[in-house]
Amino acid sequence: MRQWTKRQKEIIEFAIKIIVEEGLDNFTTKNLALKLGISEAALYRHFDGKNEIISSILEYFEDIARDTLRLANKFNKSIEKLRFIFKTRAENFVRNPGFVILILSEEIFPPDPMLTEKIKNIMLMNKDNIEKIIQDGQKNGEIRNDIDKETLFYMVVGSFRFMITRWRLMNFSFDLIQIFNKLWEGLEKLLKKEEV
Amino acid sequence: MRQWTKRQKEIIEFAIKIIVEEGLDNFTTKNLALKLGISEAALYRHFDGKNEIISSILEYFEDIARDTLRLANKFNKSIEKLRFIFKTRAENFVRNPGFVILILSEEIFPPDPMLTEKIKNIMLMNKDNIEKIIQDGQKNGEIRNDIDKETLFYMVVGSFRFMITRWRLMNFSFDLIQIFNKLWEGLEKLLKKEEV
Amino acid sequence: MRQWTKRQKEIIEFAIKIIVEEGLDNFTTKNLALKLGISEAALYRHFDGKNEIISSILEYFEDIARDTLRLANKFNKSIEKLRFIFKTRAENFVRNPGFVILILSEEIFPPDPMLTEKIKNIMLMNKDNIEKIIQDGQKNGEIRNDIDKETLFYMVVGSFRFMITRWRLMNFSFDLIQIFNKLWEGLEKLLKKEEV
Amino acid sequence: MRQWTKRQKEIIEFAIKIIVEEGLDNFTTKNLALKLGISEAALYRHFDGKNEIISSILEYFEDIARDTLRLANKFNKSIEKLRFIFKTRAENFVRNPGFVILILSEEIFPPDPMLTEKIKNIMLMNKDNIEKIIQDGQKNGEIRNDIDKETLFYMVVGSFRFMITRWRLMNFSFDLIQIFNKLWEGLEKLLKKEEV
DNA sequence: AATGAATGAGACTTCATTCAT
DNA sequence: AATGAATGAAGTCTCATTCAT
Repeated sequence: MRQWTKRQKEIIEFAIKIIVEEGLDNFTTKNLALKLGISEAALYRHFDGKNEIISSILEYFEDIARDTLRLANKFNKSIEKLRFIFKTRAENFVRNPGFVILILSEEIFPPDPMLTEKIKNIMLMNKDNIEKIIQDGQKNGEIRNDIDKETLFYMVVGSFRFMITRWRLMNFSFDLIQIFNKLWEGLEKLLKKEEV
Repeated sequence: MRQWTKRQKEIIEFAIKIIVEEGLDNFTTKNLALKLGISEAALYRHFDGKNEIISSILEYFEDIARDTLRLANKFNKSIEKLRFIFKTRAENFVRNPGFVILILSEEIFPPDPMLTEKIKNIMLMNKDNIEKIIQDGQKNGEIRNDIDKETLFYMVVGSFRFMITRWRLMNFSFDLIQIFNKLWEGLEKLLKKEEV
Repeated sequence: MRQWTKRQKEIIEFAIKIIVEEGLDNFTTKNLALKLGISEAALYRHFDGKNEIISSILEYFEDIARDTLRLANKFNKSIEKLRFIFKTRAENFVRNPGFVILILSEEIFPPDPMLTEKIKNIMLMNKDNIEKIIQDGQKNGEIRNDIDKETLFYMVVGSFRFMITRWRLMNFSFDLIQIFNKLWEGLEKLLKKEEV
Repeated sequence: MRQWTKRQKEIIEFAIKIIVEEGLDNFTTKNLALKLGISEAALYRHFDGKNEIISSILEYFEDIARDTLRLANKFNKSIEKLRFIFKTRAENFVRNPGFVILILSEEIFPPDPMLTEKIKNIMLMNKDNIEKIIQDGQKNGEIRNDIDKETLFYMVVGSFRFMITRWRLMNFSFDLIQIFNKLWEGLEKLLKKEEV
């Protein structure tokens, strides 16, 4: 896990803020420097260039996402693991809406090879972990077996992402946690093996 | 439904092609003109500006989406309506991958008020129609009642969108129809009232 | 005196209208064609190009200005000639504010040799005639002798032009004729030989 | 009074030079940058845009004009005040022909609200001050009373402006000071109360 | 650690004009 | 007499980045 200097953290923070609040179009070196109260040139003291800033944003969120996945292991039941992961994420979103970048990243970032690689890695890490948990649940009878793990992955992650997307589109105006709880209730009904 | 001249259709087509294949960053008037084999100035004979081209792309897809929603009414059962809508869309995607723009549009387009308005309208049209179908299904006992219609909407549309997103990220390399069929099977299981 | 076709007259009229109402910046072939309800290409059926239109505007006003100067000769007294000339012009302005172009022309038109030549000619014609009238008046004792004719020319024409300029700047909002009458009263006091 | 950096002053100077010598049509960012020996982009480090440069030109001249008006107060007699103002201006014009911009500004600058506002302010400042001086002169019997102050303003300022306009049209070829002296002699005769 | 000054590349757009029909 | 389609040249402006200080 990379260590950031104080200034670097500051830059990353404001970069996220701009992307989330003003859109990628307004994420320019000029605007970033302005918000930070420093010169554009100064940015290059701390990062090689703009894409390195984006890359760092991804790493920053990747770390958090990885932590969440790791922490999930303290739970025994698969469904509880999943609930922890998505609940934690929803809470992260509320605490720091900048987190939405993680979801948008695939779509909005410039086609730089380094970035693309990093994004694919994050997605893969996520997919692997979630699917593994689902698979375990299916094996031990916790999770329904009549839908394969990849489809369930699409359904769970897809609905979660879509909820987040809409939340952002509505300018973070609705109570995300409340909507999440309803969504998760539904998702549990979907996942659980029907008891006989 | 707006009528396009031959040239306008051509421009829209190539614009979509560029956005999908090369990303929004490469969707420049210069590139577009180059691909069309005309001068940049010529573009302005056919459209007021770049955003008007984007707007037209949206209208173009909106028309198709609306048609699909309308055609779905020939089915009696709610679930069949939904299956028709999403199946048709999946087929549209295969036939014309440019369709993904409809899904990306919320995130990638420049923050022009006219565009934002149009995008929100399309999303709303979609949400209204789908939720209405779900609601009808719930009323007549076809669709489960223990998850509210909005949550089901998130789940169905979210998984579908996520599947498309991944398909694009993988450069359209997997068989979308096959994956869709699996997904839809799962979604039907989710939606249907469990028979006693 | 050149003869204009009906269409040419129409084009000249609208050109003047645009220049006066919307400024030279908005006097484009596109805008002109739009206002006329014809295509840009059609303009080139009637005029060689934009500068030929401007040139024609100048000729159009030159004809009127020349007429006024000629008609002034029916008066015997120099001061009456002058009064007629400027009064007629003021009335022309009120009737057709497009006339202001004649005053602006030196400053605003593009540096085309043909245009510059034409403008200088109009100005010269005016200067020659007015100064001649002043000179005659000085000879026959009507007009004061202690200020040379060129200086008087500056004073009379300069004040008149300045009045027009301000009238336009105020969007033709004040009563030009009324202000003119006051101005002319003052100018007559300036011009007239003080009676002993 | 705004302070300019060295570069800003340089830019303003060259901008004036171009407008006066080559006309507004040739006052392009490209041409300006070329003359300065810097890139177009560099201009935008020093000014927000082209109109901000124009605006600065106006401010620059406004300061000078205001100074002249202020300095005029050291004279006791109204006519001496006026003579000082116009003589100083004539001298300014000779020293820096770019000054003509102040006179042309109403007509030639693009219809930007900020610019229009600034121009109107300058004109108003001028009118208010000159008319005030004329009024004072009328009150204390120095200046004739039988022509109202506004008409006298038209006459004095109008002739002066017209002289300048012609001077420019003749490419600054005649001796402005000499012509001005003759003009002023005439204007004094106009203004002064005839002694009995 | 930071900055002021600069820049090449390229963005979108408008202009007057031409030409085949 | 008119038009639809096109265009080269030029316009203003923004971008990420570099470099001397």
